[in-house]
Order: sequence, then C-alpha cells, then structure tokens
Amino acid sequence: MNLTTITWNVNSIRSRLGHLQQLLREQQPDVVMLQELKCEATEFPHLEIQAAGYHAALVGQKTYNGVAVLSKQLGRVVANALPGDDSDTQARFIDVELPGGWRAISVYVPNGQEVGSDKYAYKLNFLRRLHTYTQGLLASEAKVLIGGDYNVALTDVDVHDPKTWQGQILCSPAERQAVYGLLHQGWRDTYRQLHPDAHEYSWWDYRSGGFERNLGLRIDYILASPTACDRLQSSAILREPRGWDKPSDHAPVVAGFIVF
DNA sequence: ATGGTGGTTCGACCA
Repeated sequence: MNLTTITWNVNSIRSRLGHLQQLLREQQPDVVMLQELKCEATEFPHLEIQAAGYHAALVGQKTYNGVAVLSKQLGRVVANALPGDDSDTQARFIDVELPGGWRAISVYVPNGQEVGSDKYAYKLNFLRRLHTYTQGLLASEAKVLIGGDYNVALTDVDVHDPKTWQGQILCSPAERQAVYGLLHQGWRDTYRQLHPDAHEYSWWDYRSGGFERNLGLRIDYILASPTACDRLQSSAILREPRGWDKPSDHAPVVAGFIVF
C-alpha cells in the first residue's frame, strides 16, 4: 500500500479547478495540501471536490491566501491558524489529523516582497512561529507532513541563476536560515532526500516567459517528520501542469510513502 | 528594460 501526497500552490482554486480535477484523476493522491485558494470557504468548490472523492478542510480568505487539505479519508482539523500572533488574520496555515497516525499541514509562507520591508519582517516572524509550532510536533510519534509554498529557495542548487538571486527575496540568508532551522529540528525535505543533486524547480514567474526559459526556483516542499520519512518511497516535481493552458505559476510536488 | 504577466476585482494590490 502506498500513500501519495501532493502540495500545490494553485493561485486561485476557482481559476484552477479544471487543472486540479485533472491532477486528482491522473495522480490519485490520498492527501493534497493546497495554497493560495484566494476565496472564502463559502466560495470553495465543495461539490466538485466531493465528487472527485475528497474531503476538504480549509481556511478561506477573500482575494488573498487560503489553504486546504484534501483527503480521501475524513480528517479532523487540529489548528486553523499558526499560533504566536493574535493580530495575524491571514489564512496561511491548517493542520489536519488523518487516520492511521498521519497528519498533514498545508502552509503558505508569506512572500516577503523585498528584503528589509515590513512584509519581510512578517515573513521571518511567521517562520519563527512555524519553528515553534513544529518543535512540539516532533515530540509525538505522529507521521507528519508539512506541505507548502515556503517562498524560500533553500540552496543555490534550487535557483536557476544564483548570482542574480543572491541576497534577494526568496534567497536571502535570514529566510534560508529560518527554513534550515526546521531541517535542524529533524524535518526532512522529501524531494531533496531522493534527488540530492537535481536542479529542478517548482515555481516560474509568469513574466518574461519564465517557464519557457526555465528561469525557476524550488520553493515548494513537502517536509516530513523522521517517522514519516522512514516510509518515503518516491518524490517528484510535476512539471507538466505548469505547461497547461492558463496554469498556476507553481508546479505540484509529490511524495509517496509506504503504508503497512 | 525601475520592465514583464496573471488573479482578483474594476483601481490597486499581491505575487
């Protein structure tokens, strides 16, 4: 038995519903972590997702953000916001407990706009809050997956042109250090675990033909707890959906796990 | 190229 999981920043679920349905048909994932729904819960395409065979747990927001966990088996929402800042009302985090000792978190880390900006400070603070939250999760034996758009390219291998991007947003030392902090806690980057040297990207700017010229960055990850990573079987970045008609600017990232 | 494209929403913002 295999548990197939996907993380995908869809850049509006209503604009991308057809692509999502095709992805679900083709990949038959058990768990899907979505980011940038860009809609309230009432506007979420509940019927279509249910018709595809999935339960949906989500945090919605008008115009911006919004995250969801889709699962074939019914889950239970453990948290619908990242603790640590009561003034933060952005829909960027949902933690769902699933049957069989699995747990799936969908996270949309702030972009940060520009190094040194207010949004950059918010991004670093969000990553600190995430670090605090994830520390507690490792104490349990739960098989935890944290899938999301981290908006950080971890190393220069994850960047098409490291010189141009050096020190820029998505690549600056402080944000890289913050995500490394998660790895130091014990979380594993499932894609890099199985493809140590691959230069593959998960996001390409819409502008200037970024995808056609492969000017990409790898900023979407499925991090796994050690107990989950013990069962890691496969991982991939699905380039194809990025080439579909009117695509998201992100590619889905897959991780497969053995289930006994 | 102080640009470029796309989503939301209808001017401006976010990415």
